[in-house]
Amino acid sequence: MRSKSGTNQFVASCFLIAAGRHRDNFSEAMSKVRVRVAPSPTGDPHVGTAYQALFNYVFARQHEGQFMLRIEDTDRARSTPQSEQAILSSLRWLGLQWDEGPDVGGPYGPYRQSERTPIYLEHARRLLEAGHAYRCFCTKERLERMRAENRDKKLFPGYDRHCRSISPDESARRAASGEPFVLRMKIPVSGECVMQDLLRGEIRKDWESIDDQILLKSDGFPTYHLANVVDDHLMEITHVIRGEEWISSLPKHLQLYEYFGWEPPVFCHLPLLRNNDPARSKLSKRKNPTSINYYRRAGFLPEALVNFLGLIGGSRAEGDEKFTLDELIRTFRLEDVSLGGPVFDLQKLRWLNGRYVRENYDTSRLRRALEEWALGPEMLERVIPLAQPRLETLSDWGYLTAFFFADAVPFDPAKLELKGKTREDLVTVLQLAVWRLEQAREFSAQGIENIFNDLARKFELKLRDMTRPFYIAITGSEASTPLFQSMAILGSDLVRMRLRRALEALGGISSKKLKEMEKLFESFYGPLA
RNA sequence: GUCCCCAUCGUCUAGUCGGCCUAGGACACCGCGCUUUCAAUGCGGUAACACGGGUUCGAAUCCCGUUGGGGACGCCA
Repeated sequence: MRSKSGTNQFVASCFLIAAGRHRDNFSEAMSKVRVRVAPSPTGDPHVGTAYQALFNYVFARQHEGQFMLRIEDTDRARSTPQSEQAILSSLRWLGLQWDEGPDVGGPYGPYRQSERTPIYLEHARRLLEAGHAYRCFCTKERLERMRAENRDKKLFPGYDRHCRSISPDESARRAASGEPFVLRMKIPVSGECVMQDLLRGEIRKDWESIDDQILLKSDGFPTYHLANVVDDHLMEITHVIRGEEWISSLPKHLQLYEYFGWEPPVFCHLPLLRNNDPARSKLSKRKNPTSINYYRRAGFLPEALVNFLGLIGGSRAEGDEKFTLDELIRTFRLEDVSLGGPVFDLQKLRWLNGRYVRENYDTSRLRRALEEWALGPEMLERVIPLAQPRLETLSDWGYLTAFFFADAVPFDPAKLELKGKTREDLVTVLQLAVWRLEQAREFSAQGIENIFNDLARKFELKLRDMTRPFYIAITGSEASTPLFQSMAILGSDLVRMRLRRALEALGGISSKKLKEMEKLFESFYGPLA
């Protein structure tokens, strides 16, 4: 249970201006509020990112501070420019415009971590020379073995500091001889780390339970921990408002601030969005649409989505649950955010969205919104060539193309079948297709066709037999416009959502079955990122 | 498993330093009204302080424990 008085005291010391007091003394300091959202461009733009961005944005606006966007693309294997683009455009769609970022620039750039490598190397060097970090030459195999053993013995599974005792001379010699290494930070071996969280007050954690974090990977790129601390300091971030999942690595971050001799920012860890399942686990794409693009393509309005995200944070504008961003900026109180992780409740989002549609749009404005969504010339000109050969009258258009302009489509589950195969087989084919489609960087008809051809070959199916259930799931019908082109027009998010619904209609997937399918997938295509 | 975080209706929450709470609102659900249908809308209803100990004249509100849930334990972020 959060200690209200303790928290309030702490909050008071940080936010006197927010309460409108002591303006004379502190307005100068408070005008320097600088916050950031720091997404990793490794996939679809996530609603969790929007959630974090929203709170940072609102907090910055309240204090007349700066809100910046920093791209954390230090994972070279998984970061893609497409993903970065998608994140930028989806946050912009939501109206959460940043003051500094990779696209708009700013005085603290570059804002893309992959362009800041020399900065991290320099800071890593400083830690190494000061004896706060050391080279680790352990192989992946050794680490895996060690972790597995310790886990079996129910011991702390962290790194055993095998290389911490190597002398600086030997370390330098081995590095010079070309032996691969990573850089690890020295974590205190005893004592307690005392942290302050804006929402929770004091948090304590034994240093014993924390291992020597890798700061520099063997590819020479920093890990999140190093890059994030260095950047937050150099970019003069005053408040780190981020997800709860980071609490457990806060000690590492604080220790880095200390090693560098820097003043740490105020930390505020927000609860994670949850799935709408009995377990209420962290919002995941397996169980929920998590991509902002899904909501956009499914016909949600950006102002409704933003309103909804603000609403479930539990810090809402006074009165009505429907409020604008400006109203949220006026009444929001960061320190009042609810600590229980909110379930992302689609039903309530739909209701709220409906209110915006009914209350904020007149006929012509709604017509424009529909055009912008999917009824514009660009979209229609993509659909028309597919429909034309199948039209006898113009009015055939309605039923033939309805699935392009829908979120979910109704279908008969009994028709979901794979010729000569079991239901289990069909589930496997659908799930592997979902995974392959997720990996596709460009969702083009040709790319989709390649994926399907390949899957058909792997499963020894005729393409036309394999695609049949996909027609049902995606278009709701056995007879429709061509599958791959239709999928490309529908877009990755709607396609995957419909396939997920089909999987549910087939009875869902047990975790055992899921494991089997992962194995099969990896035997075909390698690691499932 | 270990550590950390969290805990009010099915869901989102109100509950501002303990009394005005026989716990309020919203979504969802159910019923009734309005209506050519549906939706919208109006009215009404079902529904929660996880459990056990304290502290106190008095606890949803403070403390401890239990249980439950989540997160972390990566050369991912």
